[in-house]
Amino acid sequence: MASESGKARRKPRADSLRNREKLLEAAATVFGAGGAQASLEAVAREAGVGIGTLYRHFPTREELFEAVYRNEVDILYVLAEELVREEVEPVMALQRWIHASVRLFATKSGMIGALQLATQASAELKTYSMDKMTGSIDMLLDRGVRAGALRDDIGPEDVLRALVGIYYSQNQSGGPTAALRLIDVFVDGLRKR
Amino acid sequence: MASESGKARRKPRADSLRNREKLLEAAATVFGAGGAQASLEAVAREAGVGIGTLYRHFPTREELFEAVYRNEVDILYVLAEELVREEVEPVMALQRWIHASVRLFATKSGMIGALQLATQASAELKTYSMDKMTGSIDMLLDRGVRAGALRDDIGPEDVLRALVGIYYSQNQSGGPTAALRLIDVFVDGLRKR
DNA sequence: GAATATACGGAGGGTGCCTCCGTTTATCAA
DNA sequence: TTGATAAACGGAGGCACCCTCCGTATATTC
Repeated sequence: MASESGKARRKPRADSLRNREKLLEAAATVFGAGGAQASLEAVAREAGVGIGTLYRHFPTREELFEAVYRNEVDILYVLAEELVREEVEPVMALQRWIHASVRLFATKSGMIGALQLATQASAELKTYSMDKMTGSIDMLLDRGVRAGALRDDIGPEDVLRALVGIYYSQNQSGGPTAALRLIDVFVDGLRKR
Repeated sequence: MASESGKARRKPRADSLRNREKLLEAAATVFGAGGAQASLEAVAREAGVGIGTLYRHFPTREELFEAVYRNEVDILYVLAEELVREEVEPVMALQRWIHASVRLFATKSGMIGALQLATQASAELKTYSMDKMTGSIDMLLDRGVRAGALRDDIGPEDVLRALVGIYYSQNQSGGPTAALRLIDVFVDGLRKR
């Protein structure tokens, strides 16, 4: 099979890939700290690349947002895979994953507004993140059920819904610790009696 | 009684008052067209004053928003007084006032986001606008009731609530004309049978 | 008709946006 | 290896905006 439609071309340059990565990381940091309207030049500085490079990779602010968001979601997916591969005890694995996801999004609270805009803008992005998130949860949940540690009448969508609820509650009152405590209660409720 | 607390001072300069007025008007136009993050320099230009003058009158963007909002509310109040003074037929007066208020806020749709921020920021502003709006409506409603043209079991707060509902519906679908049609239906429902 | 408190305007220094293009570099083929 | 060259880099540059500061102008007051 051809590598791609049309003429097979050079493979992408390594530095380009590296810079893209650096930019995503920097953007997560900067937007997390400074909110969604933080300076793109600050992102480029943080990444240690020129502003031109940032614009070549992400022509608009929105595209950068989107990419960051996708990246976060991917990170969570990879984390789920790791937890499974390393055979962490199922309930603890689930708990850890949920903690990580709450923390990840909470840290970057400044991005939430932008994310909502982004997800409204692109249905594709919405389903992408939905799939990745439920996929991650499913992986962990399934393992717990098969091990007899978790109840089998709760689907990944349910867990995700609960998660989202906790994101929001967190934004309002009590701070991150309160949310994490709620998580623990919730996860405990998922145990098989 | 003393004119103000402490030492009685000069009366405010006429040019200052004029400029303040010009700025409010310009801000309403510019924010209405360009959204809440429109340039303050554009506002100053539109008003035909220096940028320094704008900042002297409204040290922050938020203060300008607030003032514009207060101004709009005041305008509606004055309109209500006029309609009463000019002895416009009660039901028509009410209808006209509501139309004007919908149009006023609809035109400045870009400001809505900012307004929500502003009203959340200051409880005082919220009660101020509440009072002025219900006051205006009360004036018109009362007249209609006394003339036997309007039912007497609907309070100004109810009308305001309906109004807000229509603001929102308008933002979503159908555009301003749809909203105005709903208004007519609503006002018609207020007639005494 | 001064005196003076007030207000005005806009230059100036800083930041951010985005584009453009000369320079550098990774990849590929010989 | 070693060019050749497609691809990517970086940052200067032009423009807009933010906000402050202060010399100049003017409305009030006596």
